[in-house]
Amino acid sequence: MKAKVNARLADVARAAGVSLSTASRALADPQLVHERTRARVREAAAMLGYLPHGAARALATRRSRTIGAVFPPVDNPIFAAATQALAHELASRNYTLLLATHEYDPGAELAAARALLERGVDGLVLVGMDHDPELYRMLAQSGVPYELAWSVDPAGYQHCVGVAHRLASVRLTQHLLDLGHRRFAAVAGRTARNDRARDRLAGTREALASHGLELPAERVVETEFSVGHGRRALRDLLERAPGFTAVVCGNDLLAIGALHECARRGIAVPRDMSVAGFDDIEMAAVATPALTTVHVPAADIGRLAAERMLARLAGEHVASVEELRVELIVRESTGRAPA
Amino acid sequence: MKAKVNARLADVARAAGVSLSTASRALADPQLVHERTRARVREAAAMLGYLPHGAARALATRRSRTIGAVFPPVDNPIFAAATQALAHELASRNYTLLLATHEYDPGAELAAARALLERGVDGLVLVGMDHDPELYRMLAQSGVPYELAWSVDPAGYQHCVGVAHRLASVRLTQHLLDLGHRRFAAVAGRTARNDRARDRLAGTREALASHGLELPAERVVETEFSVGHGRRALRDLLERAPGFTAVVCGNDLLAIGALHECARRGIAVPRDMSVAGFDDIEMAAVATPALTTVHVPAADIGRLAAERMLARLAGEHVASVEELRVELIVRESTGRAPA
DNA sequence: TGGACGAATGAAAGCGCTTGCAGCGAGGCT
DNA sequence: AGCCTCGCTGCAAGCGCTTTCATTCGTCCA
Repeated sequence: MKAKVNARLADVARAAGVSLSTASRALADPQLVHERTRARVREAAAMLGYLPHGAARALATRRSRTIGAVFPPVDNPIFAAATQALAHELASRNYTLLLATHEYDPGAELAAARALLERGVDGLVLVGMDHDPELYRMLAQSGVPYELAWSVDPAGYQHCVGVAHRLASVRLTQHLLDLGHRRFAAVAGRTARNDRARDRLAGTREALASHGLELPAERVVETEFSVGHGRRALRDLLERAPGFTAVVCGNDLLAIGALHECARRGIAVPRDMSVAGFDDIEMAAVATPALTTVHVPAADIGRLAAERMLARLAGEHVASVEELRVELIVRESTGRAPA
Repeated sequence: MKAKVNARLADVARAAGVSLSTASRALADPQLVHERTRARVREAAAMLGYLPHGAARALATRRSRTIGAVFPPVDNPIFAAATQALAHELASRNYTLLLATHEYDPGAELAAARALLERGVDGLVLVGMDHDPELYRMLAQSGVPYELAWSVDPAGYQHCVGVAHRLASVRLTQHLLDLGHRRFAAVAGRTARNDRARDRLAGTREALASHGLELPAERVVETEFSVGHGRRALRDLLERAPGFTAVVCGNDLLAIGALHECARRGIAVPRDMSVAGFDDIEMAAVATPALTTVHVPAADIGRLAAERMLARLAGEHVASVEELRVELIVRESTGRAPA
């Protein structure tokens, strides 16, 4: 099957017996041409199976109708949900999503962002605030608008749509304190290049501090966000520094892993141990026991990132920071501290 | 902050004191220019923070280094895993993923595919074999190579990378038959425009038929792929036509929902009821009880779709159909039929 | 009836890059 | 010494579209 070259606009114009410019206008800005002509052009286009050539259009208009997103691995359910919402919202406005992912590796993130910028995205969605300074430089120079999702900039300087992780974490930890827990452990995500993970851990520390408690180093592990890592982390904690009654996890995946490890060891949750997650992924509600967590509206974040971006591209004014409400979801995995 | 216009290749050329063509070659095909010149061009490009203009390049080369994927909602973990693998693999070869999703709606899929084609993707990845004939027409006319992921074309006509859903489903159902089950129910996905869902259900029917059994209409429900729908489906089945001892679910999300509904009703799994899923998502292993399912290597499918596509673009020969092994994973949610 | 105006169309100049072709020395060969 | 070859570079023609500006023609009003 030979790849026959696609019809160009010039072919459509010829078939319709009009000039190139008229054909272009007939398709792009219909009220500029006479209805009769417009119909002829439409017909010719349909007959030839004409598909506009996006690169040529982008070159001429300096718009690609394409938005880029540089995300952490989208097999994490929260990023999957956000990606889905983002793509869906963009598609409904006739924009398309250019997706790049990175494994929390700043070098890879920079490279991915550069690749998207080179592809001519009209806007860029990034996750969180921690980025390579070179990335910020590149963004500034390119002049491409960007949204930082998930976090909120306390300084209000960056365009963000996200939640207050630290505060939410304070509230969650407070819930455990209220239940009488005093000896805590934490299974955190990697905090190095991740402001969300850092803020969540900081929130826990802050809540504890306000009760004169602290999180000893041997009761904290930082690890990758996955069920398997959560399980392993809890095992390590239990071997290294047992005696805690509550585990605060960096997200629900880690918490579900922790739950599973408890089950394997016959530790009854929440009787012997309370476990808390973060994010409220779909599986949190059906875990056994159902997971106490903080609801983060991941899909809303994705949708709003798209909406805000498109509004900005349309020249509308958009508040630089949009903070979404989070909610403490108390289920069955947390309970009174054992006596 | 005024969006200063980015440096063009002409600016780089001027700064380096060479012609446009030399600058172009220095960056694209370094061995064509003298080392000294190349260094000057590189330096000038770096100094100006030059970012190539993808649309212009695409226009000139008829290549966008962009692959499109039209996926069902990527908040389904298997599509998330595949998307992740796909994006990752593409990025490693300096390609980028243009992602569009649709809610199992053929019209939306067609529109999404058209949008990607207009954006000039070099290749397209679709899911399954059931597509609007108009889509196939468009693909043929555009000459853009495409891969159908998840399914395998028995006719070997289409380029596919996937698994044999029907056979896997036969095997899974056989496992339940071996455990002595004779009264079955099925919570299937929507089969209308979904050959995978259809094949899975057909496989169950086939296995039953080989034992002279069948799946009465009132013991089958078709629904959306989600935990909530799985729960509701099982409830409906239980109310409409109780008495079955095994439920075969269209995927793990549905199965986990079914599991949850059983737990709520105090139906002991697997003592009173066996539940089987499909896909082997991460959560299947940590569900309570752990889910018996069929392992589908979703990430491999994504990765291979990318590899195959890039190989084809490079002119290499690629077997038209690549069938991946599936594996029956027996865990705790299936057991001997109650007496 | 003439002039002004507006609607509809066309001609042509880019958008920023790649690439075929040609030019130009320098060096090797006969 | 003359010719050819070869490595390097530059010129210029597109790639397929949008958009400005000019042109034409019909209409309306004075």
